[in-house]
Parts: sequence; C-alpha cells; structure tokens
Amino acid sequence: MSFADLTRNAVHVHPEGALEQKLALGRPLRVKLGIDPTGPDIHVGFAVVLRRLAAFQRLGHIAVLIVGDYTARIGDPSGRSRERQVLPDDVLDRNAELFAEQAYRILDRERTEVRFNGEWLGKLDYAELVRLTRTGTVAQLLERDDFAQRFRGREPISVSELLYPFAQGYDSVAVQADVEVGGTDQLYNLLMGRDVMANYGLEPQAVITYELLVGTDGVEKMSKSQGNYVGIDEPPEEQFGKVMSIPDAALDQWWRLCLDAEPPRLESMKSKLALARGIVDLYNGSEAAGRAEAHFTRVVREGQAPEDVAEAGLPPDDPVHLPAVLADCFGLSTSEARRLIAQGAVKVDGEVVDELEVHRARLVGALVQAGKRRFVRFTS
RNA sequence: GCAGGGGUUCCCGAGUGGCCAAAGGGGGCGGGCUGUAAACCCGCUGGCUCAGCCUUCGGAGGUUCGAAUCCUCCCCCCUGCACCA
Repeated sequence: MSFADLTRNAVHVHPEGALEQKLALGRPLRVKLGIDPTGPDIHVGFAVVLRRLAAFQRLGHIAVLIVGDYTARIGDPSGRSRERQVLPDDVLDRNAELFAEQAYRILDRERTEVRFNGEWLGKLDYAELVRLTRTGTVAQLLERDDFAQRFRGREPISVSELLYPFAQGYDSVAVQADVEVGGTDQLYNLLMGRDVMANYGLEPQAVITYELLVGTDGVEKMSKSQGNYVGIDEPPEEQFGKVMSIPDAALDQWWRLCLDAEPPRLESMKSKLALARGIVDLYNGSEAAGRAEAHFTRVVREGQAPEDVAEAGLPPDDPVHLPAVLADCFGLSTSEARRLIAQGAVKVDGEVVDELEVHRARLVGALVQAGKRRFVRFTS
C-alpha cells in the first residue's frame, strides 16, 4: 500500500501537492465520499472510487460516507441535460440503508463513518443558507459546462439545482473532511467544497477525482439511471454475462478500472472472459466465478440449457394455450410470448414450436426455452 | 399578469380530420453469423386464447359517419416581456 495506490486511476489531484501535505499531517485523514441514494445498487463503476477509499483505509485513514438523503431531494445536476426526478422520502431512506450495506463489501466497516446529510442540512436555517451561498456567484455557477449548455439551450435550470454544490460543500464542513474523492464528473462540486470550507474558516479539503467507467453499452458512463451497469451485489451468472456483453473497445478501461490491472495481451474474447472471471471473483469469490463461467459456456456459447432450470406447473387445459403459459413463467405479456413463438424463439425439448396450442403430453416433463436465456421445465 | 412555444406510445421525436396502434432514431427483444450476451446483417417492439376485438397521443366535455389532429373549459411545463421591489 502506498501513495500510488491512493491515486491509481485518478484524473485530478487538486491542488498540486495537497494530498501529500494532508498525508504528512501524520494523523488518520477523514476521506469523504458522497453518494445519492437514488437506487439501492452499487455498481462496479462506483466501486472504482470506493476501492480507492478502501485503499485509504488500509493506510489507517477514515472513510466518511455521506449518504445524501437530503441532497437527493435536490438532485445532482452533474452531467445532466435536464432536471432529475425527485424520489419519495421512504424510497430514499430504504435505498440509503441498502446502499451502505453494500458498501461494506468493499469498505472496512471499522474504519467507516456513515453519515446522512439530513443531519445537518435539515437544520440549516435561512440565515445560514445565505451565508453558505455567499461562497459563490451566479456567474461561477453558470460557468460549469452542464449548466452553461442548458442555459444556452434555454433548458430549465431550477434554483434548487444551483444550490446543490453548496449543499455538498456544506457536507464537507459538517464532517471536517480532509480529502474528498469522486468521479471526474464531480470535479466542480468537489472544488466548490474547498471554497465553502474556506468560507467557514476551515482548511480546504484536498480533492481527487477518478476516471469514470463506461457502462456495458460502452458509450455512456455507467449509471443506475441508464441501466447499463453491473451491480456488485448481482448474481454471479448475471455479472459474468453482463461483462461479456461490453463492447471490445471498452475492455482496456474495464481492466484498469475494475481490476486495477494492465489489460492482458490476449485476443479480445479471452481477455473478456478473464475480465468477467476477475470481476465475479472480486465480489463473489473464485468458486462463484468458476460457476458463472461454466454457466456462460454452457448456455451462451453452446446454447444448452443451464444446470438448474426453474420448474413450473401447467394449467389443467388440454391442449395448453402456450402464450399464456410462457407469459406466466417468464413475466411477459401474452403478446410478447406470441411474438417469440412467431419468431421461432420458442423450443420444446429443442424443437421449434410454431403453434399456439400444444398438447399437454408434449409439455409435461419437457424443457421449454424462449429465446437464448429463458428456460423452464414443466412438471405437471 | 401579458405574449409566444409545448405536453404523443419505454426514451427522444414526427404527425394538424379517415390510408394512425401512430414516421424516424435510441433502447429492448428475437433470428443469423461469431470460440463474446462484442462487431455486423435482418426482423419484431400497446394489450387481449389475436385474420378480430379493446385501450393509448396531459385531463374533462363537445363537433363529426369518423379526432392524436377541430371547438370549449381545465391542469402542467418552458421561454421572453412586464409588474413589484
């Protein structure tokens, strides 16, 4: 563990030499990371930063995880082309809980402090808000690219969004952060934190941003709202498959950011398999990684049914109306099920079915497949 | 307050009386190909036991043989201007 481990995959370390200075203080540093509990899942992209935070912990420092239960009610405008939808309170609270739990898969519980920013933002009165917002000017706020674009494009920017960076900066004051880390998209907010701290007479935090991981689509940054993520808490088979679905062009970055490793000099297919194995291993262990790969080989590459197929019963009718049954088993609408049949995606014991009514005798005990990844065995 | 522009199917976005379950793109799904759920090509993409029927174009009414498209009222959003300070 070393300095290099703290700044691996970092894009900005600001200001120059600040991190070294903080480390030289010789006491455990308070390293802050904020999250908006907009969804319960931590994905491997967010884990890039979390794992750096864990590196700080290994050197004896304290991770201060700020759950933005209050700021989530504002909505972080970072990288946004429009206003965020605000979630109801109970959903946010629940997400926050699940989120913290998942974070401990990466962080050391003993060296982690979890704080909800409602603790102090909820008490912020108007006078205090005025003082806080005197930290910056409207021109400064509109300087940031996402706002500038929306402003130019005559898109709405709500005042509450404008307030967001101040609220985040106030978090740093409240927890006395020495360092704040985040994705590169957080640079503006993190730097504002420095100004806010100065405004409150505190030594400004050092700021580190880490490279953002692209999502499984290989284009957009990985995010919950895009649905292009691999969750650290997902089933191994799911994780493995999702990693295999990333475009080859994203391979190098995934190796570097997800596994802190140099991409191996292998053909892309082998490299991707190794990556998938590595990621599943990291979060679920080597045994699960082996299972997930076997599952992938069997189901995807060889087109066979998985080892353990879910079982289901049939309705008493004979013949059986297949669309309704498939819809029921796989959570589809009957129209979708019909389309799958029409497209030749439905097989009974390996044979394509093209009729909607099928005799019970043919289905009982049979393995039914709808598309490549949906299987069911009918027991009766 | 005034003026203008909007609210369309998962998303973006066309459509201004019938040919509209609604162009196009995205996403998703399916098929082909492939030692990848990569890439590429093709197809499908509201619901319903489905050659038919039902529901959908902010909401409620109305005109019409027929409305996403016309009228009335209402709700919501955006931009600009004004008012107040």
